[in-house]
Amino acid sequence: MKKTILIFGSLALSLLLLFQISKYSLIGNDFEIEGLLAMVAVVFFIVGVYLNKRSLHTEKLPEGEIDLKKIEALELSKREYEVLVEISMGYSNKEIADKLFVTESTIKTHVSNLLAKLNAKRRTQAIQIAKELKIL
Amino acid sequence: MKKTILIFGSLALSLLLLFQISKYSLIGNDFEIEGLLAMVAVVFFIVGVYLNKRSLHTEKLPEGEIDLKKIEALELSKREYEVLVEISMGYSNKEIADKLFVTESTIKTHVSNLLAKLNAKRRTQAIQIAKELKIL
DNA sequence: ACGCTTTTGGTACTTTAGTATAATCGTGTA
DNA sequence: TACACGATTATACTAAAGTACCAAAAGCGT
Repeated sequence: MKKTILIFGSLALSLLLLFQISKYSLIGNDFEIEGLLAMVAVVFFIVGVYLNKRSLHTEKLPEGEIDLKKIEALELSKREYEVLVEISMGYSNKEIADKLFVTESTIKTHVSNLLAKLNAKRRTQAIQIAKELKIL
Repeated sequence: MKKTILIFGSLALSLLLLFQISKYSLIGNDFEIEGLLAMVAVVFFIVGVYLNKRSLHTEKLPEGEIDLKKIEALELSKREYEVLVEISMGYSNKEIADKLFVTESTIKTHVSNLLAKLNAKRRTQAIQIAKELKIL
C-alpha cells in the first residue's frame, strides 16, 4: 500500500514537472510537443504494465503450496502423513508397506487412524479432503 | 497476436492524431498542452494495465484446465468419465450408483473398463494418472 | 434392417481396504 | 521412575473394490 502511494505520488510529480517543462520550453516548436507526448505515453504505458504485473504476482503467491500448520492442527503424525502422501500417489497398502519397510498391518493401522483424523470413509475421500485442506 | 498488432496500431494512430490536434489547436495555450499530456498519460497507463492483464490471463489458460482431447484419445466414454470424476471426489461405487441412478454392478463395470483404459490397478492410481494427463 | 458401441445389469469369485482390539517397544516428559 | 504417545505388528472380521464372463436393451450411423 505504501509503495503504491509512493509510486503514484512520483507519477503525479513527474507529470507536473512535464507541465513546467512544456511551459518554459520552446512552446511554439511542434517537435517539442510531439516528443513530450511520446515520452509521456511510453512512460505511463511501461508504468501501467509494471504495476499490474506487481499486483498480480502478489496475488499468485498464496496458491499451490502445502500448509504444515494444518497438518499439526489435525494431529497427524509424521508416519501418518507419509502414508497419506503414498495413498495420494495411488499405491496400495502392500506397496506402501514395502516402500516404508514395514508390514501391511502397520499401514492398515496408519490408514485407519488417518481416515479417522480426516473424517474420511475411504482413502479416495481422504485424498479429496487433504487437497481441500492444502495438505497435499 | 493479431489483436496485439491491432491494439498497438490503433495506439500509434491515436498518438499521431494527438500530434495533429496539438499542431492545429491553440498551440500557445498552456492549458491545452497540459490537458493533452494528462490525457495521453491516463490513456496509456490504462492501456498498459489492460494489455498486461490480458497477456497474463492467456498465460494462465494452459494450466489447471481439462483436456477433452485426451479423453477421446483414451477412448473414454461419457459415462466412464462421469464415473472417473465421481471417484476423484471420493465417492464409493454404491454412492456413485445412487447419484447416477444405476446399480452398483453397472458402476463396477464402468470402473473396471476405466482402470483398464487408464492402465491403473486401483482407483486411487486412476486419479493420479488422470491428473497427470490433465483429464481431471 | 444391420452392425457397432455404449450402457446397463447380473453372478461368482478374488483381492484390497478398513475396523476393532490388543500387545510390544522406544522415547520423551511429568 | 512411571506414564503418555507414537510406531509397530498381529488376528479376526466386515466391507468395499475389482475381475471375469456373460448378456440384453438402447443409441447410432450406414
